[in-house]
Amino acid sequence: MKIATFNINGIKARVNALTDWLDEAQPDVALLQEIKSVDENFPRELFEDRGYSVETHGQKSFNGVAILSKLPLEDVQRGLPGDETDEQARWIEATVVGKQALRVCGLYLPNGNPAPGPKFDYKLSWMERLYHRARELMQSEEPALMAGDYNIIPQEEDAKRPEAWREDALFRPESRAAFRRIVNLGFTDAFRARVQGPGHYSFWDYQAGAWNRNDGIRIDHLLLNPQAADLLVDCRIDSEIRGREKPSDHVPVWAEMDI
DNA sequence: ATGTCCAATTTTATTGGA
Repeated sequence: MKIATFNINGIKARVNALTDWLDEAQPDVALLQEIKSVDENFPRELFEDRGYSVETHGQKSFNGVAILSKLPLEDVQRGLPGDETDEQARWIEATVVGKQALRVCGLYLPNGNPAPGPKFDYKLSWMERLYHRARELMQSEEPALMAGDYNIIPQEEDAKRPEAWREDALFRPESRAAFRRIVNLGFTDAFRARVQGPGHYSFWDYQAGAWNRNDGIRIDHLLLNPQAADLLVDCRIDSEIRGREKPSDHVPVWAEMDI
């Protein structure tokens, strides 16, 4: 099973880029972030015509997450538990039913800039809630993964110019420590389990020719609990599509799972 | 500090978010 995460930066603007990539990469499951659409306006037929089940958790203008799956989805949950007053659509999870069940969680973690400030506080409190959900997935002992745009640069090797991100909410010590606290529960960063070394990025800013200079950062991650990590076969970044027409500023990251 | 892009409203121009 091939499972991918992709921050598309707006479904309306990314219909062609997304369908082209789906047709080529043929993921069984795609976790999408920043659909920037309410559920009613999401062009679900485009994906249903390609054999995908579609589950969305959208909102007007910003954020929004979705799951596309060629296998049946069960027990869909929308919204990250822990704060009933949080109205930002950043979390969706479901069970993918294959020969073995896999719980998949799609997330769009808050950017957090400017830091310090209320947006940074929201990022850290959201990560505290994520920690609690992650602990439950660890205790379940069933294969589970959390994938999406974490808006976290884990290490210096995950940025072309780490010094430029030193004060940024994506790289500040508090952000990275909150990320490590979750990983340290026992999750595997699927990409780093398969590929080592610098120069591997999943986001390049639209500005200042970042793509042409390969001035990127790795902020889209798949975290696997131990039962899911047992099934990991490969993990790659489809960086090439960043150079196409009307690209998202992110590219897909996918894992092949023996399931 | 920003050379870009996206969505929505203030709508053929501006603003917020990233």
